[in-house]
Order: sequence, then C-alpha cells, then structure tokens
Amino acid sequence: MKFTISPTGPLDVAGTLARFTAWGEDPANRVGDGVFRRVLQLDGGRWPWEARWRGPVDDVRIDVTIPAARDERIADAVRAEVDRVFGLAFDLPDFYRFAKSDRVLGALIGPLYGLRPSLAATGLEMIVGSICAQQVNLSFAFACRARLVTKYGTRIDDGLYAFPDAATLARTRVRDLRALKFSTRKAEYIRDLGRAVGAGALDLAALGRAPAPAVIDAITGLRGLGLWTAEWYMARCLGRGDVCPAGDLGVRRAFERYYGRGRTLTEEAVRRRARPWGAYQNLGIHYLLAGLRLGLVAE
DNA sequence: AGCCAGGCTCTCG
DNA sequence: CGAGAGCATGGC
Repeated sequence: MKFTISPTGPLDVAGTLARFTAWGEDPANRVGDGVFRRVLQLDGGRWPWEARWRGPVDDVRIDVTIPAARDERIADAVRAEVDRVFGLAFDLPDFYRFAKSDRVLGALIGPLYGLRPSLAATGLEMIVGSICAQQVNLSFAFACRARLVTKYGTRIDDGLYAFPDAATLARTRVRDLRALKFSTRKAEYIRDLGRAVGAGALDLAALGRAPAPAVIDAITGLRGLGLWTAEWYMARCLGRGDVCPAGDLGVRRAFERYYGRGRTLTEEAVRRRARPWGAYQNLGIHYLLAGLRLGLVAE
C-alpha cells in the first residue's frame, strides 16, 4: 500500500529526524538518504514501512509505502506512526507567533525553521530509551539500546529491526543484559518494565488520556523510573505541551546558556523560567536544546 | 588518571 | 526529609 501525507505547517525533516542519528544508529528507526524506515507491530503482526520525503520546508510531501499491507487498518496505524515520528501534530505557526515575544526563542525560530520534536512511536520504546540514557552520555546510551534491539528485536533485513515487545523484555536475564553493557540495576529495570507492561500493571495506552499527575504516579511507581523519565515521557511520547523536564542535564545547560548569563540554575529556577510558556514549554525547550547542540547564539 | 555523562535507589543523619 | 554514596562504562 502507498499513500502521501502533506504536513500542516513547515517541516524540516532532516532536523526533526536528526535525533535518530546524532548520537549513533537506531536499528528500530532507520534514517537513510531521503528515507525513514521502521516496523509497525500490531496484533502480533509486523509491517515494515518506509517514508520518503520531497519538496521544500513549507511544502513537504511524505510518500509512505507498506509493501506487505493490503488492509486499511494497517495503513491507519502506520499513518499514526508517521505522524508521531515526524512530529506532525505540533502547530508550529502557532508556536512561532508565541516565540516572537521571547528574546531567545525569537532568535532561534529562524535558523531552526520547521524543526519538530519527534515523538517516540511506542511508549515501551520511549521508556526503554530513557532507562538507557539515565546518567550516561548519549552515545553510550544509543549503543546500549542498539545492542538491545539487535539482540531481542525481530530482524527484518540488514539494519532494520522491530523493537522487542514487552513479553520478550520480561524474559530477559540480567546477566545477558549485563553483556550488552547495561548495569545490573538497569538490566533489572528493563526486565521489570517488560513484566509490568506485559502484565498490565503499567497500562501505557491509558496514560495517553491521563492527567499529568496520574502519568507521573504510574511511571514513577516502577522501580528505576523517576520524575525525569515521566516528564520526558509526557513531552516526547505523549506530545504534551505543558511539560518541562527541568531535572534534565541538557535542559538545565540550555537554560543556563540562554537565560542564566553563565550562572548555574537550579532545577526549580529552570521550572520557574519555563512555566510562563504554558503549553509552549515542550516546543520551546526542544528549540533551546537544538540551538545549544548546533551552537546557535541568541543575542 | 580522573572526571563526567540528558538518573535513580538506597542509606544515613 | 536532604545529602551523599554507588552504579558501570566510554570518552575526553
């Protein structure tokens, strides 16, 4: 099956997908030359798909192909994954109108025009990624996750894997995960996450509709998952606007750089800075992080 | 060599 | 409670 998506508002595909390549390869989310590849998992079936993009930032077309699919239901599910991966639900023109009122954001929206946060395709993938990224540098985190995906995921072809499902993660052994360079504790977190999701103790589908405090309670209720994980989950998986992962090292550095005049800022100071942005916090923080990563200066 | 990396848990005062 | 140690590995 094939179909074409025309995003609403500008879309910088390369910038938006950069997070899948900036710190290493992700075997579950392949970015190639003008193409993104991934595997939809639905009702026990696996459906590889690919999305090719063309056109200028203000008029991008995304051509999606699902070779094995003949069912409109599969197409709808893939379309939802495309929407998430390319961040199509974010209203950038609305954000840009707001951003002009802020000195820093106003200077970043030009160079970063069309950049969107890419949302994790599934909640399980998001949380596993967060566990990988706890405390260690992101290159190492990516390498660990890639080893996990190639060992426990389903191989589609050279380089593309379906992300391992909860039941598979639940059956992993700590010593096998240790061999992939996970710490003993992270190995337990990943295995226990698989068990909790598989048993329904953590209902990821229900989190999408839950208010923020309930999301935080549900996620932090599991050993190994704290506020940092819960807030990034709301921002980068649920796509909520009103979120500030102020405990994040990168977020704090970004605020120090752009608003702190060189001074270090506490987590609470970062929260106070971001809170007036209201529903634009997620996008605003995404632009600050990208600006910092690209070395952009805002005067 | 030694410190730090997009945290979190556990212990102790 | 708030502070501090420990986790395990790779990069600089």
